[in-house]
Amino acid sequence: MARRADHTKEELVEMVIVAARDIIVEEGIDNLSARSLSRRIGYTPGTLYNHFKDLDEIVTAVNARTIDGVAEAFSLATPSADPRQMLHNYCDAFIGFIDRNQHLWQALFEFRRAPGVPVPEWYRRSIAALAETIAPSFLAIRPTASAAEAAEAGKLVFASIHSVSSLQNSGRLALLLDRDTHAVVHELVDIHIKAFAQG
Amino acid sequence: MARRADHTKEELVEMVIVAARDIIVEEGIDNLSARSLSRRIGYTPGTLYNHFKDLDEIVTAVNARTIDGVAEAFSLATPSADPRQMLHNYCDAFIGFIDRNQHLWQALFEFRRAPGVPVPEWYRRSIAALAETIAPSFLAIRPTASAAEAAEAGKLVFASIHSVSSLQNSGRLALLLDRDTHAVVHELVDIHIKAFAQG
DNA sequence: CGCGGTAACTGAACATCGTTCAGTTAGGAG
DNA sequence: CTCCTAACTGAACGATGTTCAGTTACCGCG
Repeated sequence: MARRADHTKEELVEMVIVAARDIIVEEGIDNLSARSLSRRIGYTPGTLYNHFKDLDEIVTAVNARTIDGVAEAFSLATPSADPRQMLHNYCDAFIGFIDRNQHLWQALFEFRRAPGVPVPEWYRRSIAALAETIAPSFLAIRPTASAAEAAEAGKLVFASIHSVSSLQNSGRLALLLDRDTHAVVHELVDIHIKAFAQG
Repeated sequence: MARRADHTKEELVEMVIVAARDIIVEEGIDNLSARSLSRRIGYTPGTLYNHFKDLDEIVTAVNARTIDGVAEAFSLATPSADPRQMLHNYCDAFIGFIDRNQHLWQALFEFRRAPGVPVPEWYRRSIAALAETIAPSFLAIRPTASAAEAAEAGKLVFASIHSVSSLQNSGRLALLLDRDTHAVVHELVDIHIKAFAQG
């Protein structure tokens, strides 16, 4: 059978991405395979390669939506007039998202793409945008700082939190710290606030 | 042929670990397989399972030696009477080791062991020992701090540096920061020093 | 010295994996 | 109505980790 009337090309692409996301959410990325994925949407593995270059491309599409989810979580962070409190609220939104979407987060940051394949540019920009969201709070803490300094502080604290979270997610945080992850992350935020306030 | 006179059990186990390490160093952990490993030592894949439970156990043995290497690098850090300078020296020793042993470091911290398999206890202790090496420097910076506070600060800065380094190693640091890794890491150390000095 | 016994090793097999591609079929165009 | 071509299938390829029945060479014992 060919060109099954079941779905258009666009529908099929969407189905693949949704099914891949579902598998990652339910069973983790280790259980995502060309066969499990195609089985779930009622096609055969070969069909996937008709619409995507390879599995990497499919995972990347899922990751794009995960980044959007993080951005949404940031935008839903509890507002506060106190910039220090606001940073902690962003932090809560961030680790809350990671807690709620552990498998997706793992797919986003532990997925090993083939060596030599560069990270897509939109990927970089999306993540940079996240880090920049929190920059204004740093600027409010020390208004004499330059915008660039605040942006760097935002990226650094973002990187720190991300790192601790993925250590936690991969079960390796316990290698270093036996405390509650939330406490550790908020302490990290405090450290960055203290250091930045000092200038 | 059975019980080849070529090597004793101990020799063979050692050969396996050394060969696995060599493959990881030369080609990265992605190119370590039961077949490539056994081929390199002149045996067949089945033999590996006579001496090791699975490949995880072999990689874990390699990782143990990598941790020893980090400890040695720490012990060779340039001494300094100034605790702040000393922390930066530890930092140099650390990132120097990572630079010189990228593939081994990747194997140590990006290796995904099977779900449910706990991290060996000696693994934890070795890494904790590393973090504790730098704790005295923090205590020297603020002598009124408790030993526990200094130990926590040591672990936190260790975790931060490790995280940035492995982001870098996996090619993902560029997602967040476009500066030189060494500069970023030393800035992180400064941030932790500043915050800790303040109390 | 010779004869088991057993530890060590082999090599084929199994179930996976990502990916490719010749072959088939169904839908739209002429 | 017929043909063309896009879409899909399903078998195949070369990998992977792991298992295990079968074979062999050594060691201890008589």
